[in-house]
Amino acid sequence: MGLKRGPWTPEEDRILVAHIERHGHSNWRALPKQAGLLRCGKSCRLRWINYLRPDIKRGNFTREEEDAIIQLHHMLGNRWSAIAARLPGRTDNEIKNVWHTHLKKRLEPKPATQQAPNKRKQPKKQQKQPAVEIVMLDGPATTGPVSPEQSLFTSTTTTTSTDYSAASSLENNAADSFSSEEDYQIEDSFWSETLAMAVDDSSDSFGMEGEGGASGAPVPAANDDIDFWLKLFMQASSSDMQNLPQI
DNA sequence: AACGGATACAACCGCGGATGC
DNA sequence: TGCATCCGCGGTTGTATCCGT
Repeated sequence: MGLKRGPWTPEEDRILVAHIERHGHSNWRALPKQAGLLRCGKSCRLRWINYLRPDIKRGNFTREEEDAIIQLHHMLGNRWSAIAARLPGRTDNEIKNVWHTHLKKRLEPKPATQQAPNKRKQPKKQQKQPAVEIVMLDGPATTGPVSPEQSLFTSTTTTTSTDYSAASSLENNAADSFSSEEDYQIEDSFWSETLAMAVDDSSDSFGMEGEGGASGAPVPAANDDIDFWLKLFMQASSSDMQNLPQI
């Protein structure tokens, strides 16, 4: 089809950003043709959403964000877009990558033999920056303002950590008191007690006959309502989460 | 210095749902 | 109702880079 694939060039980034600033992205399929890009609409959409959007938060994840991902993944499973919706500035792709490269390993049980030390002591490289600096003419029109709900998990975030060394330092310090995977384990009683709280709440009427989430916990069968899980998590935060180590 | 394994992350692929005709 | 098209999501792959030997 004559379409280009592979890594995006700075020039392509510039063209895409300029076009979206001017015309928006109402039709991804037609966009590359209109913009004069030899890319498919899907590729343009992915590039914009995961890398070029002005409200993307670059830099490595803070400890708070990682903890939020762990909790949300526990509740939502591999629904990366739903998790990303709760972490403003983070994309589903980014969260997915972090999960597979960092967090999943952290939660995996230790083998009987002594775990091999992490060979890599320093981050592999500095975070790449977008090839073009994006200054939207009229604000982040594509995603809108961050709702209070969305900002839930970053309300306590103290660093934005574009400075890798500072973030690494923060992580190392936190890891000193929060390093073992046992710290992240949620006891079995967590779900029974937490779900009991949710059911007791007379204002809700969620069905609870789901067939189990990522950890075997029940999930809403039909509604699958994110708000349910948010509420559940908030309730849990005020009770069982107190048992988790303080950061 | 060269090599190979490990790691991180951008990008692609395929599928399913939503929508319009 | 059936079909075509588009979009978004999650899984997977490709590749650059780092690190130890």
